[in-house]
Amino acid sequence: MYLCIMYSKELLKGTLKTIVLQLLSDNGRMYGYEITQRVKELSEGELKLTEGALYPTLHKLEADGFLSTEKVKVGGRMRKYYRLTPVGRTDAFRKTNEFRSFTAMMEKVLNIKPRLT
Amino acid sequence: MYLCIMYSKELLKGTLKTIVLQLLSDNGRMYGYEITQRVKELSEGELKLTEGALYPTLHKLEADGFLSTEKVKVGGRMRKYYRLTPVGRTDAFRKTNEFRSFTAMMEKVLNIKPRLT
DNA sequence: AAAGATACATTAGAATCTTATGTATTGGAA
DNA sequence: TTCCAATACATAAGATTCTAATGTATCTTT
Repeated sequence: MYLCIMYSKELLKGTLKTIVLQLLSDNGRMYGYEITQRVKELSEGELKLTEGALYPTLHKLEADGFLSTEKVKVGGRMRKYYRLTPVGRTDAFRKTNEFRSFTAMMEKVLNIKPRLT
Repeated sequence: MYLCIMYSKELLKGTLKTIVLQLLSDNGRMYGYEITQRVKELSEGELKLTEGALYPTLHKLEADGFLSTEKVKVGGRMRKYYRLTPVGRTDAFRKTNEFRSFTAMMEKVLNIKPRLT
């Protein structure tokens, strides 16, 4: 899925769709390369998406009706912009909420206390 | 990996080893079936391990030197108890810490605020 | 006597990722 | 001016990790 500097890669499995959908929810429209850079930036260099994971995921989300695309030529290079469809927006919300519930459940199972930040 | 009632199964990928090691860290020794029941109990019914995921994982953790085993006959039924090796104990600690770091990183990427519980 | 719970295990197939490879343009440094 | 890094897309073989199905056997409850 991604190259991750500090963490066990195993833990990251299954989170890529959630990340992509939430980023698009926050930013309106983004293209693939931009997503890889934004993730690196937000995670402070800890998480680096690989293209081999990202592009197939974007294609699948589009095929499933969660994303719409728009090709734009910038300079001499093509960019393929992705944007949430209404269904995709609903799913972004759902997946992010599920992630919160998931961590809460894991805290119960792992017997670790929620942080007091 | 598991049957999970409420959450997207994708999110759970990669967490099974962490769960198993942490449970053994908390409980000394446990057998496979007991682990499935304890997880169901701790997660309040939200997470149910499947045998097809659990047993291969236990075998792999043993092969990797993280767990030692002990067979005990109780009634007419065999139980195979698992216990952390010193290396396994270190890894349990490491994996649980990594899980915390992982959720912290995901919160940054998903732009969600830590809870104030 | 049958069904559900306890207790182990394996396997085919699906999903998801890693690693490697490929194409092409732009911009900056040597 | 030439070459390398960055930008920007994409695919594909193989590995890993799970799900769902199946199998064996004992104990307990109805």
